[in-house]
Amino acid sequence: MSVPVSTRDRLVDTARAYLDEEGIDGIGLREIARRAGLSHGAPLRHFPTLGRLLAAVAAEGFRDLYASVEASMSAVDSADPMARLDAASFGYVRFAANSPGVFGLMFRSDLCDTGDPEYAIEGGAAFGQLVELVVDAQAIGFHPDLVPTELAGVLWSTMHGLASLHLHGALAPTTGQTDLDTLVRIANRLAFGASSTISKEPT
Amino acid sequence: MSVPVSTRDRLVDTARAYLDEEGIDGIGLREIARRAGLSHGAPLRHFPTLGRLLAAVAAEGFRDLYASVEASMSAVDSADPMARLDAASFGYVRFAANSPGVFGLMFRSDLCDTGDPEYAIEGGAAFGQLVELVVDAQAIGFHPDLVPTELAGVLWSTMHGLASLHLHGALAPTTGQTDLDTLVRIANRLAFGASSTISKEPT
DNA sequence: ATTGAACAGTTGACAGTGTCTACGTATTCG
DNA sequence: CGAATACGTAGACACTGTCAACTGTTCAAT
Repeated sequence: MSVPVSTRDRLVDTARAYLDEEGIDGIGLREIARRAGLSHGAPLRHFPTLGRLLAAVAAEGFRDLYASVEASMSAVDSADPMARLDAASFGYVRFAANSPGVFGLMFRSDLCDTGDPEYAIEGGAAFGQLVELVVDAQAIGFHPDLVPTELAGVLWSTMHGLASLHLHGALAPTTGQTDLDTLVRIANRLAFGASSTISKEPT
Repeated sequence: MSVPVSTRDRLVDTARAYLDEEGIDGIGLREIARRAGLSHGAPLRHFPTLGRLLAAVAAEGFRDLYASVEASMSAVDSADPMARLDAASFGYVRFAANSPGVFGLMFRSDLCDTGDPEYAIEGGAAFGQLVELVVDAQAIGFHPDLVPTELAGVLWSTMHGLASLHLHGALAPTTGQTDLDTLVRIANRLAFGASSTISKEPT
């Protein structure tokens, strides 16, 4: 937000920009330093290791994911839990589709240092957002007998699998030219018979 | 299967053994060569690149995945498509849980050279196995209006997401001590109201 | 005002990587 | 029998993450 960001923040932004432009493949400490106009050892003055730098990027990714889901839900009736759950699904996969680099990074425990507290906190917050939605849905009769976190885990898995396989390219060739939104609609119809009013293009 | 395997096969086996023992993290050309008792350049006589070697390992992984699903299905009534679909789900996630290294590798396009024909063929075969199951299910009234490959893609995504997030460790802390089978049961109940006779430990 | 410690950045080294090339050997085939 | 081809080795190259030493700057305390 602010203009004269610290070097630390600029490193995170640079890494994120790299992910958006080039994908996750060639990312590295020296490459980030190069793009930030610093010497190859400079990042280590702000992060003890590459893994921690990437964990910071991933944590920011979780915040953006949270925001993407929130934005998607703001388009539907806030008093309708099922509509919100449906909208949240689109927010999730759209974040993944729009930011494949960071999304891919967020679940790469070999790259991110998952011991980073910020990483754990932001990841937990994103999941917490979903659990709240699930609790609201259960309150109006959606599988009220299930453990909320377990039900949330299953719904999360579906969207996560859809996003992951789509980015992997596994879905496109096998299911033809099917776009991701269609698959999300099908998934939600299976899970809770959603009619999916969402089909236009926010966030 | 045969005893005096070729060096090429031994390299694949060595790589696979490494994945099973050490996970995906430290794998590399030189490490594989070391474990196989060869010089660091030897693998390149059989594979043009590390990516191709790993693609061969992944292709074998797809064959094993196929077999795991087949084995799981052999325990239920072969004339009941929904029971077979239910069983197939367990075969999928159990393969992932039992072989986290290869499973992780199979969907890492930055490591596997996805241009390898064998990789594409075996991956396609595994998906084809699922599509057949879906077609059978649709024939007895399970969402017969949907495109088979799309429905299959969604069902696949759910199990893939479950397996991926479980291996990532994202499911364990958030959903407490819930084991993977429980989540699969919940997922299948959402998708097709399965009663899941499967709960014991095959494959 | 001066000292001294903390900070931030550079630079060079180290061990490790994937890949390439040149070299040797051995087997096989014309 | 000679030659070609396959296989394995060894060295080099460019690259990586990380560490240690060095330089300059800032800033608080004496």
